[in-house]
Amino acid sequence: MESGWSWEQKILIGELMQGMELAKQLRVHLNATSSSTAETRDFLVQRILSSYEKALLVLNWSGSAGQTQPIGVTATIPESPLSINGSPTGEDCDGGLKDNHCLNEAPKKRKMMPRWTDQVRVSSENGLEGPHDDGYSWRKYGQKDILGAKYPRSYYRCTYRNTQNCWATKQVQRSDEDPTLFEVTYRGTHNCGSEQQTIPQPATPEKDNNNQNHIQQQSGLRVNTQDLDKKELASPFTFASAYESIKSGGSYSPSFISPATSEPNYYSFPPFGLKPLESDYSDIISANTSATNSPIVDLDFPFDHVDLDPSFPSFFS
DNA sequence: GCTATTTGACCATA
DNA sequence: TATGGTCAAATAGC
Repeated sequence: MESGWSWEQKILIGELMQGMELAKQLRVHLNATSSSTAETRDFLVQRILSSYEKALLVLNWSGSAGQTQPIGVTATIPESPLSINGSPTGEDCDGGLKDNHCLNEAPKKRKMMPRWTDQVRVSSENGLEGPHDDGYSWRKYGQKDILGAKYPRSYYRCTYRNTQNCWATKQVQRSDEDPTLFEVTYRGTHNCGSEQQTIPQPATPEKDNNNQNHIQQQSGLRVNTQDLDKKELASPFTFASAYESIKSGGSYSPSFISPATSEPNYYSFPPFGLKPLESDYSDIISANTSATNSPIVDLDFPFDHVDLDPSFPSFFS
């Protein structure tokens, strides 16, 4: 599996380089005395740790590459890079345990699903709470009290599950320690392209204070991710947002791009060896960077420094 | 009437 | 057997 290893190499290199760059930034921030950078420092530390953790996990996973079973991994990385390519054994059957066309795959379907977790911090200073809009249209189908968890876990599936056979799902769990922190676990990948269709739906916050999937960050809601490593891809949604922002004369602050390298990492970082499906990217990225005015730390840099690949639009079209 | 959410029940998994 | 995940009927909102 040569191409697979190539992806791993890219991920590894990217993660390690990013860790180094983040460390450099951290050093700069450590020299700063302003208390306003405390959050930034903390964020950088988290990202550095996340980058190296991911690199290690990639190494670990590469040892298992070629196997048909997903490795036993933590919840922060996808469980099965091997089943994500829209194959019939992948998300197409996820959740469809009772669907006839999926019964043959039923026993291992859940484990075969690619899965990864975002941690999204949302401050409620504007009276809004709940997780971000990740660019997709989700429909809540369940809520469950989880043992040992203070807050219930909410279950969402793609709105277009029936119409477009899109089996992507996500779970939203509010952190016990930090109620402003939401852990969003994604399963499966979108094949509905709904991120293009449903982005700015008005929020209905009164319906579900724990989980609002259509809160618009543009309205001033601050969203920081604690786990950007998995989102350091150029998602269609993100780039589209950035592009629109640039077009409108603004700048863009894509935290997923190393400011030192000034290179968009849209060539790499599929979630751990995942084929770079556009749905994967948007699923991951949009979890934190769907806003064009993302306030994430001090990684701002003019987006016009980024050489957008001329083929970029077709990248996700 | 249509669509989304809530919630109890059922099923799968460890 | 306990727990998590999903289903589907009931309900609410537009």
